[in-house]
Amino acid sequence: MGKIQANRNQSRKDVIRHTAARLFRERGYTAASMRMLADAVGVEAPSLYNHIGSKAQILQEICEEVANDFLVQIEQVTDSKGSATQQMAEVLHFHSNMMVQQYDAVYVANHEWKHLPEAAIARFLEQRRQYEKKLVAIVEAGIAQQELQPVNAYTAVLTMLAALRGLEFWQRHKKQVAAATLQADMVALLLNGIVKK
Amino acid sequence: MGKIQANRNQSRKDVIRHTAARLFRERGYTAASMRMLADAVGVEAPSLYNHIGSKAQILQEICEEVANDFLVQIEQVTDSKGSATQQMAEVLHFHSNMMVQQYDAVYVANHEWKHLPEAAIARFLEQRRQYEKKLVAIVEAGIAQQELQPVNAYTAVLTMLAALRGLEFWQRHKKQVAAATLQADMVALLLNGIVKK
DNA sequence: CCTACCGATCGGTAGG
DNA sequence: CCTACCGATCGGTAGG
Repeated sequence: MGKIQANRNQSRKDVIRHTAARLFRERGYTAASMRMLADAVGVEAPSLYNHIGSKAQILQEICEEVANDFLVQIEQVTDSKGSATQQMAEVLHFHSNMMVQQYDAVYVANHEWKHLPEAAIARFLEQRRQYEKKLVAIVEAGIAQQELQPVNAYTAVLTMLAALRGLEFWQRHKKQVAAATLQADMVALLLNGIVKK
Repeated sequence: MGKIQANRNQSRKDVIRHTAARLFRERGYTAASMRMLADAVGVEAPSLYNHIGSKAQILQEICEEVANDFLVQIEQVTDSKGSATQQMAEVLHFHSNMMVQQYDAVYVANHEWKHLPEAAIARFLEQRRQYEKKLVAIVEAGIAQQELQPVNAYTAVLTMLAALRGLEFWQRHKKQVAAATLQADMVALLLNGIVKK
């Protein structure tokens, strides 16, 4: 019974977290109220607190998991020792996959981290800086090895990250372009813009 | 006296609007309270209502002005009858200028339009769609005239708009890259990625 | 998991 | 432009 109970609590908390991620994305963290969240989950507002610590803690867990997922994956790529072009393609691939598959959580981390408690903001931004640095290092290595055009590495990374973030809008264009097609086209466009021919 | 009074009211309202744009950007529309705005302007909260109609109206005016500015400027470009490449460079140029010079207002329009009243949301999104359509038309014309690579025009536009939006982060990297350099590099990167060589 | 409820804060008004 | 204040809603607790 202990184990079943633990599983039930786990799934209940998961439902709350996933529903919160969707609500935070749709309404924004501040405008999304715990009463809306309770409604969406199907309980009264106070009952949520049997599963979660606070509204702020939900946001924190979402942001921390997203930041961690991105860092773990880019470290796997840099450890792989492929060429710079291969590594960039791999990063663009898993990053765009995250945008599509973990849409709610990634969106919330990108847009609502400002509402984290101060200490958590510092940690989140530090993790993001580390991710950017690893990506810049890949681009710089590619330039040094003459695989990539001699562009400003920071600008290139900023442009790539911004374009990837643009996948947020793939939903608006779902009818015109399938997610997979948009993903592939965008990756190709970014690579063709920087890889030496 | 009437004229001076009108100017004073105008400048007072302008101060409120600019301060609100900055606050809405920093805190988000929902989390930015009228009391914070009053504090920043230097009056008590109720005094704001001698100059503005409501919190929602400030947001509406910001979003409408931004949307209108973008549409007016892209229409000037499409009326200019330059080549597709020239027109794209011009759009990228004024768009990135807006991102840098009207940072607060453009950021707020991009991030907080969801909090507009429903009718205003519909108008705002329709204006944004029109802007995108005009940009897609330029890219498609460029492809037809074999100036541009035969990419999916929607993807190319989405990628460009996303990259431009990435200029939001130029502030974070101010110390490493000057705004003008980042702007020029990003435009070059986007154009080199799509213009046939 | 619920009912009942609290202190804080919100956007905004009345009245001067 | 201010003081005084209102109804609504917020995140969260007590107690069962």
